Amino acid sequence: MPDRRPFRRPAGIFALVDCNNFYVSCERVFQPKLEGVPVVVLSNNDGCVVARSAEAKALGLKMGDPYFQVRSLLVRHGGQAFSSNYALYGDMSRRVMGLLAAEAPAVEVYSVDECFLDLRGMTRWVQPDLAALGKRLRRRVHQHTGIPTCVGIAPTKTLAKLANRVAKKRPELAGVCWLQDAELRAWALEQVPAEDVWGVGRQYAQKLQEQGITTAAQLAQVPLGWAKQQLGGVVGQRLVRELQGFPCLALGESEDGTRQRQSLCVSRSFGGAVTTFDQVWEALANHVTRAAEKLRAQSSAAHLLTVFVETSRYDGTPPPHSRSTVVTLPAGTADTGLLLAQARAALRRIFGPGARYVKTGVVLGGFEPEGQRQLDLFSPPPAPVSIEEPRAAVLAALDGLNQRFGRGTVTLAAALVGKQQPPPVWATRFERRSPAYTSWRELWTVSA
DNA sequence: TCTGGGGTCCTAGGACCC
DNA sequence: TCTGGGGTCCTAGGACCC
Repeated sequence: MPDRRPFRRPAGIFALVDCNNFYVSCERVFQPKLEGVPVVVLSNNDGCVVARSAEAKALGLKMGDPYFQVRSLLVRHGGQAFSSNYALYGDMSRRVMGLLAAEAPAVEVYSVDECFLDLRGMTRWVQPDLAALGKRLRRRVHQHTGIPTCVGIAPTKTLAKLANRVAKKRPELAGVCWLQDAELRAWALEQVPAEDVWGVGRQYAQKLQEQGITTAAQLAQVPLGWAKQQLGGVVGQRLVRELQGFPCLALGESEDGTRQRQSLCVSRSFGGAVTTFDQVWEALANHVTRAAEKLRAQSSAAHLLTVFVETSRYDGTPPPHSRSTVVTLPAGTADTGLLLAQARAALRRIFGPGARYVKTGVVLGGFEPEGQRQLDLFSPPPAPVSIEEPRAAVLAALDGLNQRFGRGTVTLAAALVGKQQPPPVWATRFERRSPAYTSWRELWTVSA
């Protein structure tokens, strides 16, 4: 059936605003003495490098490097490492996103440090020169938060990402790259290696390499059939079309800029190897409790619960290093108690004595709005409500207390671990964490 | 000694149904 | 002897993202 629509889909204009080395920038806002010094931020357990300042990158530190392998290099150059401070980064992120949301008709908060803006219509009514708009966004965010950003503007999301990268790499652009016409787009595509295109990971990069495709410009010209076959089906086709300037990806649907989750996961590596059921269960019970809180916070109920455990991939034991099991919950629920009971039974099924576990976690999925049952034509009795009334009141009170007085203040006995001293072996370590500068609990003290 | 924690989307293949 | 074809649902797993 030929496409008989009388008009073409309106051309898109997307901006991608990306905070430079976000975690490092957050630390620097509150410790200006860190400017010019190599700085890295570490993952949980101070395991891997997850953010690097320009100086740290110049030392050759890579994303994901195990900290114990690069520590001496960093120290030798007067560098500093910080544990992740999610409270601080989350708060700074909300401030940045709030500022951006006020500047565009629609936004999609893509990650903690990136935001897509839909700029359609802006050229006509608000700001014909989008490069000037980009500059204003950068200035505003920096003025109000101290966080440096770069802005890429283009007809598709993939090109906006690409433009953002060019803006970062070429100082003469002063942090803003607007791919205004075909000529500029062709130029930008030449600047970026194929492996750095959004949607090209390690596997695809190698396939492209084998075909002699090394630049984004070449990638934009591969036959769509080949892209479909070799780059993940429709995903690969979309990728190529987007590079050609045909928008295939819309702004994520959301009212407040945050996307509706389809699943949520709480998992942590242990601080040390764990071998007993009780220890794994203590950790898992904590994760389940937290997951149920997240679920209630978004007013959802879950139909699927997955529990998994992992053993070390680095100690020479043969794979598999992961076992998991899925429980289908007959009625969607957000009740911590029910989820704990199901999770414990599930853990029993996959736990094996003798293994050295390094991680456990829970995934909740199959969401429906809480208290709103899907019609089930085959079970005559009315479906039970997801959380019975008195129970819901208890859980709401619990969430309220924990929100007010700090996570883990009140918990169900089934997940009781308390603030043990010394902390249990499974507890995550944060040995190099900076204060949560933006929290009332950790306000600065100034001494005369 | 020490190797993160979240997510997304898509495909393939099997079970099952009519 | 001859043994369809199309659909759905589910799960596992792969690829990607930050």
